[in-house]
Amino acid sequence: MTIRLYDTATREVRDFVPLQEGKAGLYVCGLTVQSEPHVGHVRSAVNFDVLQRWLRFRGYEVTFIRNVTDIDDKILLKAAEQGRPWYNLAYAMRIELDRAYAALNVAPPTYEPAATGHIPEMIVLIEELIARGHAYAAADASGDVYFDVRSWPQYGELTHQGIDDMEPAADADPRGKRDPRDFALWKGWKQESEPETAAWPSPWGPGRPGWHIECSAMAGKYLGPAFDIHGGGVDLRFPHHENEQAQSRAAGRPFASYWMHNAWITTAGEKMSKSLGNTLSIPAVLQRYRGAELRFYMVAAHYRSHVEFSFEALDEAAAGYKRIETFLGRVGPMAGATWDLPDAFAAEMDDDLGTPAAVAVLYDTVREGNRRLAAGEDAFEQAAHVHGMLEVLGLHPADRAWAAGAGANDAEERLRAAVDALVAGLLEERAEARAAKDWSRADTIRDRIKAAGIEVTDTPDGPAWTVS
RNA sequence: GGUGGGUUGGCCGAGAGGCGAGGCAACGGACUGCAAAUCCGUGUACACGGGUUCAAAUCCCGUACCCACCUCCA
Repeated sequence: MTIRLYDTATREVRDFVPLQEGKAGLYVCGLTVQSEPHVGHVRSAVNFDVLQRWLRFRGYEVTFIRNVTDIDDKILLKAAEQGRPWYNLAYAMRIELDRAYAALNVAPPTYEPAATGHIPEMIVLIEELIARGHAYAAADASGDVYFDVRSWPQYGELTHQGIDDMEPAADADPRGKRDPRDFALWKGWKQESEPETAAWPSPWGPGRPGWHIECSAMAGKYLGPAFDIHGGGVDLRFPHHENEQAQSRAAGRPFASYWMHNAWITTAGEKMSKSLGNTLSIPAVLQRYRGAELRFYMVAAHYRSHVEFSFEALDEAAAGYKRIETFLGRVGPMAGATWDLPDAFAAEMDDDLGTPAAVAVLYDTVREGNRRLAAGEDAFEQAAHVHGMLEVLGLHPADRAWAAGAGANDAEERLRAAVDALVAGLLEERAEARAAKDWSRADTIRDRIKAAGIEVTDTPDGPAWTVS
């Protein structure tokens, strides 16, 4: 069965045909590291992590590049406000971002290049564009270099827009532009307002790269002039992706075969954007929910569907995830068992990563497994399927990533062992009371344990406790 | 002005011409000393108005409302 993916450029679901058989080259726009990551940012990472995992499961050798934009206007501005070097802010936020990825079990990409590490590659690309007549150095003394939109007739092909239909950017400084839609490939150093550390030498004088050029340069370096899939959030379609494609193709590089865009998570109907300030940071959410629960919430919605974030919906997802965990717990360890996937699940995943329907298969399997257990039959086949499905979605409860994200450590382990020993003593007393059918005494003991914040439940294998 | 997306039962969230995805909640039942967990059952939902069709949530026309992008944004 072939994988089918929705391609923004053609606006249809197409069979995925890689450039090289058995291999998949994937480039995803990562973040500008300028503030704490919020749930919206992480959705993109989770969505493309699922894509990566699915491609691998289907046997592709995946090269996955996700960049980090570590120099731009916002970083310079915020760092100046905070009175610290821009590179210090960018680096600190990058560490935060890595933590968020780890907490959500987002697998590291093959490589994660940073813009500031690829200035020479960008300069080469800009020189190529100038040589081909698609870019020009501004006539003024700014040191800026612009892409010449009018020189590239296909401009607008990705987002199906005509140049003349576009609203000219009202607030953009026309400076030395020939056309208001021309965009900066290189920004000359503004000596009076920008730190010298944010300027790199170039044939056009000191300066820094424009926003779009980094992705073209880095995708070219690590994936080659033509590669399979380019991804990012919907807002990036224009201008970012349109410009990336224009400058790459104008330089003679075919660029991406497929374009994939994930939809937003919004709060109160508004997009969760740094500039709106209504962020919901990952560390804050992880105070209340486990990383696996948050990831499950995201995976249960389709990547192209807009999601209105709510804690109620997240609660539901968490309840559902616990139900799956409970089933696995009932079946118990399955040493040596082979995990595999139900065909229906694989078919849904092949169809443009149909995770909602795939999750429905997961629930169906859990219900069938529970039904068999209730009937006194074994549920090993169902459990093997559930293990397999969770694994490929990056949601396996036993994944070590969760423990790392939750910050479990030796002290917690020892505490848990101590509590277990104390509770075990009380549970023994309760067992005696129950054996004597002294229900009031048994319930009194249970209530005392509950008052300490620990929930006791009776299972076929005896009583179990969890922190409530 | 241009380009795209959306409106589904109490809630979340799929589907894209014909048998009620799935989950959460609720109610009834089974099991359990009681709980919990689990299972079984219970819902005639698709913004509105027309149309096409034997058959429309799904296709067509129109209307309303919402959102995104065209400016930094996952």
